[in-house]
Amino acid sequence: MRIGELSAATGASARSLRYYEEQGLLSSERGTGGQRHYAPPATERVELIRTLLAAGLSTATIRDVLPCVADEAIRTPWLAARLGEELRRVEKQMAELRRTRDILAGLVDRYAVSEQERR
Amino acid sequence: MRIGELSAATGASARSLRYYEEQGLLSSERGTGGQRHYAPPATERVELIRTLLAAGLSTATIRDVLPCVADEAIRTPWLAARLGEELRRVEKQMAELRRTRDILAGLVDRYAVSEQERR
DNA sequence: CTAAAACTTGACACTGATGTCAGGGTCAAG
DNA sequence: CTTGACCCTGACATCAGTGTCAAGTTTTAG
Repeated sequence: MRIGELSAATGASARSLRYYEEQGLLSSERGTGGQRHYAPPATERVELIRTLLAAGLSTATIRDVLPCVADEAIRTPWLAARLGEELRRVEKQMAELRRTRDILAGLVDRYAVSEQERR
Repeated sequence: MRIGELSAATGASARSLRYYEEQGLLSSERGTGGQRHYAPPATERVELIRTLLAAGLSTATIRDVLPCVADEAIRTPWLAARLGEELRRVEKQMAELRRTRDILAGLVDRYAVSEQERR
């Protein structure tokens, strides 16, 4: 699979795929001419990366959490802490989002009421 | 209340407060020397602004949603749509965050298991 | 009155993921 | 071999909120 196909398959631009690689999130084999080739599982990897990005994790964090390279054993204990930390961050963010949703929902309600009063 | 006090009261930097004003989110009275003065309700307003910002609304959106100026009547019908739109956006974001949380929680679990197996 | 603390505007820097452009190389079909 | 589609690297642009610095003014305390 070349970069254009992976891009089409995942919705990530070629630019982004190269960036993910530059950041150590994604790897590729290079053909004779220096072009990138991807194995099929790359598709799911990219999708996971995008999910985590969309949830506000930075590429640096994703790099830590999804070790591309195989030195997993070394940092495993630290990884656990990191994961827990991120989990807490995400849950905190969810709580904030809930607050905002309630505020917005309140505004919507208030509007609906005044709209009704108008009749 | 001057800008330093409002800053201390809300945790927003003076720089940010000026920026909010520049963006039409916050208003102030100017004294003789041109310095900003705020009425007490400004504190809550700033807190609301920060909540919405933290939830990912842009200043432009906040400006629409919290009309500073009193032309509320004119855009009310449009405002309802805007609010609903933002509400949907926030709910979608929450769903994404839930997915991420589950992924992270899954990773944490997996780690915990392999940690246990190690003993 | 004077010095320090607080304020003013304006400008530039940063972050992080992505877009976009330039100039050049590679690959596959005719 | 040639052409057009695809790919390469490198660089600069973007957005939005905030930090920070500079040079100057205002307020407040002594």
